[in-house]
Amino acid sequence: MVSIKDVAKRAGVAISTVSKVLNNYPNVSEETRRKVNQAVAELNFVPNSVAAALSSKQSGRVAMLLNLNNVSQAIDEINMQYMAGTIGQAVDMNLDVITVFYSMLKNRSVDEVIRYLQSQSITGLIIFGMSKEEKVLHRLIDSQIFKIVVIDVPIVNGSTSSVWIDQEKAQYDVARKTIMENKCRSILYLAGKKNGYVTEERLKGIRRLAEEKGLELLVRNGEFSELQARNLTFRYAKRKDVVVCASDLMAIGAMRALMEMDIFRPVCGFDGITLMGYAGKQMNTVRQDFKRIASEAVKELKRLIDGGEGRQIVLDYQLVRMKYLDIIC
Amino acid sequence: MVSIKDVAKRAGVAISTVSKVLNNYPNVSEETRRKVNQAVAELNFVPNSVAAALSSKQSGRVAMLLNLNNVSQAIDEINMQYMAGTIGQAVDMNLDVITVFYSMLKNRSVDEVIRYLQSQSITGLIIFGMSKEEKVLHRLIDSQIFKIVVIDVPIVNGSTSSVWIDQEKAQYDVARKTIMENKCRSILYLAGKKNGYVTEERLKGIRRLAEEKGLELLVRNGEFSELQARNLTFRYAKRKDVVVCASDLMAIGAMRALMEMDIFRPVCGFDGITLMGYAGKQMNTVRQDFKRIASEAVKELKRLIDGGEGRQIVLDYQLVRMKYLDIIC
DNA sequence: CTGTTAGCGCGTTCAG
DNA sequence: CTGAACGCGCTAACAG
Repeated sequence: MVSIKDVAKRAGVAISTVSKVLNNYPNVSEETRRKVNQAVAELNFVPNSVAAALSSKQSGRVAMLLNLNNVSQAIDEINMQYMAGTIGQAVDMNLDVITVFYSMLKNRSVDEVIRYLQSQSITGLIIFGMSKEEKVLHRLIDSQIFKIVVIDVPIVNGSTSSVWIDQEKAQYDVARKTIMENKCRSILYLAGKKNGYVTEERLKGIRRLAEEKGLELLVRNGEFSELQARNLTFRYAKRKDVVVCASDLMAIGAMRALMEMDIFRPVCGFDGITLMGYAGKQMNTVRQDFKRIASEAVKELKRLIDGGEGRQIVLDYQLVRMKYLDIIC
Repeated sequence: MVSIKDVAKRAGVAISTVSKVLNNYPNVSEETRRKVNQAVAELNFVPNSVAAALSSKQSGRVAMLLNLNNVSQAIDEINMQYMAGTIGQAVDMNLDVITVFYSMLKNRSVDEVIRYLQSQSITGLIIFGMSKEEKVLHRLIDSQIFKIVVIDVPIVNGSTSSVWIDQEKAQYDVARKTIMENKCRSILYLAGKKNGYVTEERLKGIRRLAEEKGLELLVRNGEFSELQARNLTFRYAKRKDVVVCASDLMAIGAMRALMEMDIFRPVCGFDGITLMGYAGKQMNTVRQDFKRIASEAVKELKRLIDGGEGRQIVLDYQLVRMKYLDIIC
């Protein structure tokens, strides 16, 4: 393996000079910089990130924390989008990323988790899909030992940033659009998982809308489950003008139930995931770009690692009219 | 961070002794071993894998290579299963795994890929979803620079093992079961992607069956696409007694087409993925346990890294009768 | 602006 | 069976 030493020799300079060029330090003359770069090119030198990590203590080793599930392919899709976004951006920014699942943290204390991360020389992490109940993670964030970016969770401190779309506003907007279009007076709202941050934010959104417009609002817990949504729709939709769902999956459940009940109610969803095999119905939904969210998170994490202060980043979203086509089309 | 040095001091022994205990070297007295282990426990010491990687040149840093796609959630599901299986097992075996996507290798030469992997101190990799056209990967395997486990690809050399289920036999078996049950005489076979190893293996299976039983066989290329399968079924199924598909997704497409054509034909699939929202039809399928496949692959890779010779590992599979239920049930 | 040097945390001879 | 010493490849003061 060609090392920084070889490059130094070839370029006729000191090792540290090479290091400086590699890391874009200022105090290097144009001339030597050129020589070094040439040597790098000639030798096809690629710096060993492991050695760099060991040496610098502020390396670009980063973990992404994912919530695996065996429930729904929709979540697999979202996770894969997250991964693709994270890893893609990380490569561009010269960060190494390792993937960690929540299950690996199960039954571990904060200290154990900290030691595990440290043993991996990890300096920063991106947390996806965190709920309010994740006490260990909350303590981890509070400890400020690592640079952290949390997705869809409004927590910020000196070394923690939060990247999210404004869930409250998104839910408000998409429901508002649907309701205005259809002149609805009463809402059946199917909420997500209890104690999820997004669940609560979205709930706030629909509550605000109902209040502002003086609409009747019935909230039921759909747990992000298609089946639950289906059942709840059977039970309550008839007496309401619209079914607002906290996820696309639930919206599908609702639509299917409505079709079987043979009544029409506008439906709106959330997420903008890929769904197939459902007959041609339309609904309004909030389209989130999970890949971009992840890639923004990486950028933000990099900024934190480089010494930036924690902050909140709100990304935009779109309201779209989605058509769930049958495969015929 | 507590290091091996602290442990040594605490235990009253030399650093190297600690290292030996940690790595299960033979030449250590029971007495000192005990002392060291105690110190490790007291200090909550966790070895730094990055330093170990840098030092040993034969570390447990391993990459998993995945084929991302934007086509089907079914593939996302399979990939997530692979990941969960790989990472879970890797943690147990003290291996670090980094995830790499095929897209990152795009337009790179073998040398570039090799240097990239080396720059990450990677000593082994597991390759999922490789096709015959992946020339760079084939050269990488031939080079024998890394310890490699390929999934579902029958390539073996000194430092390469292959883990797969016997696709040929599985396809033969599932089709045979369906055909025997229904006394079919002619088969419509919807194959997978061209140049995929699994595609060819499965094709061999159905060919063998047709030959042995003297059945008429029509092979069409379904590209693992639900839509393609649907169209092909519309076009050809009427004249055949059974539709055998090289994937569950295609089987679904076929079933839906059959329902619309309002004719009955037995269908069989492959994969055993989670599918929902399809009305209650039954089919035979080959259930693969992707998680287990991945975890076996990790074990095998570990063996290779520890000096084992490349070999072929064939895992078992099940034939199951699956019912694609509507969400009502 | 450039080179020397001391580690980062650990694995690994090689004397003792 | 144990421990001192060197090196992995790189970064980061500190001299020059």
